[in-house]
Amino acid sequence: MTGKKLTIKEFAAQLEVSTATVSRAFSTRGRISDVTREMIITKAAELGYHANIHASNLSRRGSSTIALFYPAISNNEPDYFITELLLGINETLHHTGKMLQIHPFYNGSNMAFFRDYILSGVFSGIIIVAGTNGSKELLSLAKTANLPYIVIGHMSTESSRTVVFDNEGGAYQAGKYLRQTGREHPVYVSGHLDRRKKKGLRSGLGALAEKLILFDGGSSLADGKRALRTIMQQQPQTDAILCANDVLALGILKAAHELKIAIPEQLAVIGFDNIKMSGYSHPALSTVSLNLFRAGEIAVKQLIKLIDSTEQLRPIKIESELIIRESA
Amino acid sequence: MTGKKLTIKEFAAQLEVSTATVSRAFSTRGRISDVTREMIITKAAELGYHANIHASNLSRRGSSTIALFYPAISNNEPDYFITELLLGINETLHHTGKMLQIHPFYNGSNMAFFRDYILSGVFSGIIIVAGTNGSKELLSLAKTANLPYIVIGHMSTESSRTVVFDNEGGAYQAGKYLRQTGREHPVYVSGHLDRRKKKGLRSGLGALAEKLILFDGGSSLADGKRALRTIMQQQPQTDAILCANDVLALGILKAAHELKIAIPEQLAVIGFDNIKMSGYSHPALSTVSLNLFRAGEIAVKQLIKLIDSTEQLRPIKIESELIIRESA
DNA sequence: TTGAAAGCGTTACCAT
DNA sequence: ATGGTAACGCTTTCAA
Repeated sequence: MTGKKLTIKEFAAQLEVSTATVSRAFSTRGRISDVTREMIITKAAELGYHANIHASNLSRRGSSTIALFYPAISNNEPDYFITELLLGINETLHHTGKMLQIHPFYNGSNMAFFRDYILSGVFSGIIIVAGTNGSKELLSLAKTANLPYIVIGHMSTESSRTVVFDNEGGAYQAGKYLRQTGREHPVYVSGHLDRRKKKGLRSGLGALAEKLILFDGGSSLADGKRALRTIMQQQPQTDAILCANDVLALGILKAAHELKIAIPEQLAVIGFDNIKMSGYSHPALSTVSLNLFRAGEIAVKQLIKLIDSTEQLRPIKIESELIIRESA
Repeated sequence: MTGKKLTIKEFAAQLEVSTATVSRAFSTRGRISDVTREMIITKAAELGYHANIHASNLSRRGSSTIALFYPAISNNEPDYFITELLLGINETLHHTGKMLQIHPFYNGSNMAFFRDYILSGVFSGIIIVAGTNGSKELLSLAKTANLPYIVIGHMSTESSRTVVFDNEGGAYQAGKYLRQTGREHPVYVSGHLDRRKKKGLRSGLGALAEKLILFDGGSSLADGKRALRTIMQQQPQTDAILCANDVLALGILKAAHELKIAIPEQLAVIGFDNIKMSGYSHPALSTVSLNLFRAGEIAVKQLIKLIDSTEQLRPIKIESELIIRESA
């Protein structure tokens, strides 16, 4: 349609100014008179001039796109945890004029590819969601590339540039609640990032902790459903479950209906994350709320600080809170 | 850490070959002997050479990132429709070596910004999710920029480069089912992209269509909840609801529990989209299945065709299917 | 405040 | 099959 694109040279020629002046009109750094700037901007809109971003990136040696890397859960189920995190990230980025690329990563396979990408300098910064070995690889990549990064979640190799959830505190509250409401046979269904959750749960459970049974869950609705069936077979006396995430818990709720297990009378279930859906299940899911939106928001704010200044960062902990609804 | 980055010139000098040869080693087009290519690749890994992507983009006049633009529903609720679409897109892209940028858009505000971006040539192609005026603007932008694009969903101004769902057929089946199961007071709760759904529903409803009541819904869980309360107040005789999307329907299910309306005995509810969660609600949601994953997959395949060849595209229609579970 | 011109790091054409 | 080199379109000194 438009055919060729207008270059800065052609554009400058038409306005009878130099390319340098045009460039300055769109930059904040360059000194230029208000009147010429304004006239250039007007003319640009009129004639349809837009700086070629590749040339600009090359010249400035840097882009303004940031990337989010997160472990993909696949089995073809969407990851609501990431979805809500993304919401906060997008909302915040939206005010900054930066672009977001998203990169779910699987097991090992495409790491080499990301490697090239990160090292090639496309990103001005990256956000890494912790949880798998891939996350660690990415982190060390960012470090060697000297690329600004923020990690969301706990990572043993990183302490300052993180946004972490208070998983331990949250799980503690859940354990305590379960104990105080008279539950006697607790099970923990695991997902990702479990260490602190287990620890917190144990101490919240107090004396009950020695009866705690750990069960390997997963992170999909189907996983949750499967988990409860197995649990009830192997440990029929179970009367309380804490899940590593809400999606799992929602799957468990479903299985409970099918197995005609009364919730919360026979079985208390508490999730983790407080995704939007958990307030709408039946029964409504009790859960440890993580404020995912806020975590996303803070992660980008921290990252931008890192990019724009040399200021030292301190790790940020997002409070968690036990929300009791109907399932426990 | 690494300090300076190795440029092609320096790298080539160390290997005692020309930059042209190095460039060819990483390209598929250039003719080069297998042995030199291999040695260059090895050395690159060893010395840590990575082509600067900005320079490469500039030189080739094109990038390999594609963008997804979709109307953001905001009210701080994640959009599960997009989430599942995204899953298919990512999965497919993952095999192609292209990068994905995602851009939710709101009302009007940031269009100018996208404009600049699209026109500046960062993208090798874009996928637009239909549904709002923003989508239309974006489409015409892509057209004037002569940029390969695919639109997901119906758009009046576009006919060939689309991936559409058979909304009409799906709604028809839902209407027919509702009629055949003896419902007498149907209401349709609207969201986005409603025209064909309404049309299909009407014809499926047959004679019952004249009793159809339209209700303005939305797209969040909260919207759904609110909708049912209002509906039952204004039209207490209502005994069947078709929702424009599952999220809305899930909200309605929740409200039904609270209002002690028996589902499906007193009220049949059918959703639209078949997001993963709808198989796990209680009662499980009957819905018109849209195969979002597949739509995402096809959209990127079509887009890549468009980018790589001049072949004419034909619009693709994704079949829809009524899935009866428990809610109707 | 403005202009001229030297990069920025690749790719691709033209030679050899 | 390989090398030399002119683009690619912008930003940023340095001078005026």
